[in-house]
Amino acid sequence: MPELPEVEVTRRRIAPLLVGRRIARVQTTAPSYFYLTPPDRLKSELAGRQVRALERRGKYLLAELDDGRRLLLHLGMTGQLYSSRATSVRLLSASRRASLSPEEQLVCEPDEHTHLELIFEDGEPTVRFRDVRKFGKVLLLEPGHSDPRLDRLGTDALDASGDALFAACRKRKIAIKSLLLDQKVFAGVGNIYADEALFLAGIRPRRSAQRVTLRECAAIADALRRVLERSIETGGSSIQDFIGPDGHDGHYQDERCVYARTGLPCRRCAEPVKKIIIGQRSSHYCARCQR
DNA sequence: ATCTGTCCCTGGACGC
DNA sequence: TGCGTCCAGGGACAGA
Repeated sequence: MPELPEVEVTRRRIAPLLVGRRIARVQTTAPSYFYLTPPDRLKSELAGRQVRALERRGKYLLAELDDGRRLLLHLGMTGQLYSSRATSVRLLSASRRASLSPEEQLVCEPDEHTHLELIFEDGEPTVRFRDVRKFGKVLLLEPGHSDPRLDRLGTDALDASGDALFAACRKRKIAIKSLLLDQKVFAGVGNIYADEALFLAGIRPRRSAQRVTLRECAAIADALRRVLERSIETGGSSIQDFIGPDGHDGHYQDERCVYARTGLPCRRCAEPVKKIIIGQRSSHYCARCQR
């Protein structure tokens, strides 16, 4: 699932394919939950616009257009933003893949899950947004307008500090893991990196936020910045659907310590990694290394 | 104000 | 082989 590192890797690699190019036309699928701005409006409003810049806010991408409008994108759970030149088996469902020859698998044409395709005046490559589960979002912001989704975001998680975390933990009874997932605290943290940071800091995910000390908050914030930066360096985590805009997998999944390693030995002490549910989300930790 | 539960969606894993 | 069931989960929202 795309979290801060995956979104940042996407931003860095897709920006050269967007910035400075003028959109000729836009392809979409039918209206759905996915579109906060109806597809017909995207088609009419985006045609002729030039992309000026691409920035990231937490897990959101924000494309600045030459008329002052901004296109807000969220990759949700299964969103893939990529070049039409990219090829990856992750762009094909298993059943589809099984029916294709190895050569045919290298042709990744838009399918029913490709909800947005930006076609540029200068031709190839196009930029596509594919999202199987449609938890992603597309929203066109009017000039000078923002959106509560953006306004609510806290400090970017790459700038997480122990003091800020400690302040956010005051009088909060919820699990520290749930607090880390709250985008109002640190924007960009998701399930993978919350679990990994808590492991590195030696804190159990279920511990009540108000019972985490200032020193421990500093350790969590440090660990969070370290895992996020390291994941960006390695191209993000390709555990399920994430691919880079060029179709390449990330590699941070090879370095993770606890996330989705249920029953496997802890990398530090060999104790089997445990899995529990916190706030309807799976959480992974080592009962010996985390207190 | 804070917290919990529900919902949106689809494909892959698993059991019979 | 094929079908049914469960699970993954970011974030908005409703209700306690």
